[in-house]
Amino acid sequence: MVQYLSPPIDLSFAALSDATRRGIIDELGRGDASITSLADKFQMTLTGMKKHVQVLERAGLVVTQKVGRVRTCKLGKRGLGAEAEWIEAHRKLFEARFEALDEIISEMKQEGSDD
Amino acid sequence: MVQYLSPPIDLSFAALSDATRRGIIDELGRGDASITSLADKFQMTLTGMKKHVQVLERAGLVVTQKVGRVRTCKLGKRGLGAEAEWIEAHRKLFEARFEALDEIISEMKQEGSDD
DNA sequence: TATACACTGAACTAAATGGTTCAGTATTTA
DNA sequence: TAAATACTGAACCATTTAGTTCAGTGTATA
Repeated sequence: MVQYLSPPIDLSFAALSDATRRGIIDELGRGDASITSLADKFQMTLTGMKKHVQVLERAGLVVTQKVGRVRTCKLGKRGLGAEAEWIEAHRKLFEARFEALDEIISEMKQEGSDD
Repeated sequence: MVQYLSPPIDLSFAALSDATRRGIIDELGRGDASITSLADKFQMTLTGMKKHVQVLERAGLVVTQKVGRVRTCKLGKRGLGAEAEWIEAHRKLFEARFEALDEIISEMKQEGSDD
């Protein structure tokens, strides 16, 4: 039995699994933005956009600050370092697996015969 | 208005957002495995494990093949290239944002005064 | 001061997730 | 051939997700 515990990366990968939220990150990469401007850009209600931003905030990817009546969203200092690390480490695993010769042979042997 | 279309990366990030599924990838990195052996290792019913494997399969991260009565799971040839690319490209966006001097100054100025 | 603006929270919805049990089917093995 | 093994599918469950509407609150502006 193995226990895998890693609370925060769950949240960031989940946050990144939605195209709207990835789009928000793109957008904030071009400059800070209010909830209203993001809601306009992604054709969504204010409330809907607020929820997306909250998901990104909980994942640490975005930070927000409300001054006056407008809440400004920007990219979080946390960044994507942990995610990049996980992906890179495991990308090597994938590659290593395919260097085994018999893998390649059996790959060639079936070519879509699978169930 | 901006439309962000990217069907497959949604599936892989969603697949990676679960610790059990990341664990399955670790495990398959060490060698191919049956549904039963994975179910044992992660203390889960066969049916539950089958679902996790299906999620990984739909994301292209794992391929399976049934021979006789055992279904063998292995890492998919698709790999994590697209994900690595997305993450790397955006990691730079994050970093670029923090190179702006006024960002750093305003970061210093508040230090946890946020809402 | 009255109006418009930007957000917020509660409540609701439909669908997806992560898990289960139970009842099979197909394949080995004794 | 009988029993054990490995999986499969349907059905169910509680929770989360992605969105909505509606009714506010607080802030800026005319």
